[in-house]
Amino acid sequence: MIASIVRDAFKKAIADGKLPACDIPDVKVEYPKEQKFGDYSTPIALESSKILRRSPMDTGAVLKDYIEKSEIISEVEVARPGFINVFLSFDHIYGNMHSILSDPENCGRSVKDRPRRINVEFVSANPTGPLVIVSARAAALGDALANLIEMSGDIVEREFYVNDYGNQVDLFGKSVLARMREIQGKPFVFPEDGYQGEYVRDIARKILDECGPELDAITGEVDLITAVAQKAIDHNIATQQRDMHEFNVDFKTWFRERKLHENGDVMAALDFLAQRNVIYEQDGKKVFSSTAYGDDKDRVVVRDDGRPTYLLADIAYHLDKIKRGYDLILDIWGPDHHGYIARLSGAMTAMGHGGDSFRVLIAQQVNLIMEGEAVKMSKRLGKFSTMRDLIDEIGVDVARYFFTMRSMDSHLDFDLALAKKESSENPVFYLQYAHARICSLFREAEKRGVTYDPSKCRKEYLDNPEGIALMKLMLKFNEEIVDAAQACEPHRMCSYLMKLAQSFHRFYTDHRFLSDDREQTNSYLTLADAVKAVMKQGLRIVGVSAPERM
RNA sequence: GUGCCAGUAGCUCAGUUGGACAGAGCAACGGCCUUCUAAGCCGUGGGUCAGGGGUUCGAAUCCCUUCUGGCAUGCCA
Repeated sequence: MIASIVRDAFKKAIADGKLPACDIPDVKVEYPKEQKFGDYSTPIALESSKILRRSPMDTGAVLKDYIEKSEIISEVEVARPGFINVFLSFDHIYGNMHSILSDPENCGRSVKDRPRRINVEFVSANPTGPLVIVSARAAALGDALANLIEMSGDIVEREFYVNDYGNQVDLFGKSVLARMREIQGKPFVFPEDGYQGEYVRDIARKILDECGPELDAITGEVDLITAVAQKAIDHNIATQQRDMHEFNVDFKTWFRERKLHENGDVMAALDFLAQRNVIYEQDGKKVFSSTAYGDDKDRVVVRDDGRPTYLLADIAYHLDKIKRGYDLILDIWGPDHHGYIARLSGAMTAMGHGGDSFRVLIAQQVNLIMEGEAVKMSKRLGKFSTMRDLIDEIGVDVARYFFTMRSMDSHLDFDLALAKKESSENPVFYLQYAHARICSLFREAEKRGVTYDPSKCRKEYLDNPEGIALMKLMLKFNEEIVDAAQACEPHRMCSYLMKLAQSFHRFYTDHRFLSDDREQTNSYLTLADAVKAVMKQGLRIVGVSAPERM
């Protein structure tokens, strides 16, 4: 918004001959850290000094006159090296507060003329075991990002890719079958590198209870393994779906890899690539020339025995997504897959869906810390190693906030003892408290018989530093959402909410909401009402509840 | 060996695509409740932005290099 005002000012200045004609550079708009530098600031005059061959201060002075003509701006300043600082008018920020209240449920939502359709795939954990902590992080980040994209005016679909096919699945089936026989007291051989966890026994027990006779009817060992694997996988997927739902993450699609193999899509993807001349044959294998797209080496997609590799199935999966016509395909992967980006994005480019229309984000690893020591969460399942344990221990709100509050490419040390022990010092509660406090204000107001009518709000009462700070923050809500969605950085929403809560608590201590002055009380309540709406919306985006009392 | 991520206050981390004196939370210390929720507010201390070069009006941010930690480097998924 500010950017376009500045750009227009630039254009007009050129048209009037006040500035030499030139290509207008991109207008960058910043939010100065200090209030004295304005609400927005642009270094455009500094950056264009070379092109224009004018001093930044002169350019700034010229632009100032043009920018000042906008209604939403109260003042424009040109500061020393050549920054143009813009101050918003009080009426503008005050008016924005009222538009929030006119439709609180939709505050922060932007509407686009041509919304993009975006697919966000995340978590996609193997169905061979329970969800672990890093899945929880991916879930929190992916869902928050999807919420942000939605709020920024695009259409989003959440998707979970289920790898229910291949060697790992067979191995899992063999492991469960072995445990079933063990339980029955029959002779059994536990597969080498099989799945060790105690949960395998639990699943074996469950399958025996529920499908014993059905499985007894199967005679061939291979068929039996396949059948057991499918039962076990289905069981795990059901568990994962339940866990995700409890984590407030609901996927539109749980996409089964097996389907791709069964209906021939995997081999069709090979043909599709072959038509684009990026497949060659070597020693009876089919190889994708991914080095042409910056990969370290070419990748085998079909083995010499004719079986496709995982990569080919993944390519087929992404081809399926391409065919569904998304404008943008977003994948969030775990840290152990970053070496995989080059080959898949190479395939995407080969299939005509590269560049800006495909993006892989890596959710970095999480180290669970207990009493200063990292908890190992590999084979043997110790306590707190699963997502389930985590939710049971610290709750959904705290978990979702903690996983979202950091940028996704930073490794996260998650101190469980701290998250639990100091739960009252938790940033999550700080935010929720702000919301609950406002709800409490309205309860108290009602008890005292105060009539609240936002249309009778008087702006003079909010024309103070604390009120202005709050209203300005609320004005920024939309931009913050759009920026965070664009950058794929959901953690920004957490910082924003922190500032909003801080600002509210400040106002609360400095101003008495419920007083004998009825006009003032009504005006203050109007402000609180708007803050409540924004806070609730922001918390919803992050996936945290907004309690009415604490 | 090569690639990716990270290295910022005692701890966990932000730092808005190169901007103005480097920030927040927690921890520490000192203040603030007869009145709307003190799960709050105010203040103080705390830094060689891992080290070294470079690019320019300007660098925590970009380039080169060294060091440290983690991950990856399968025709597993």
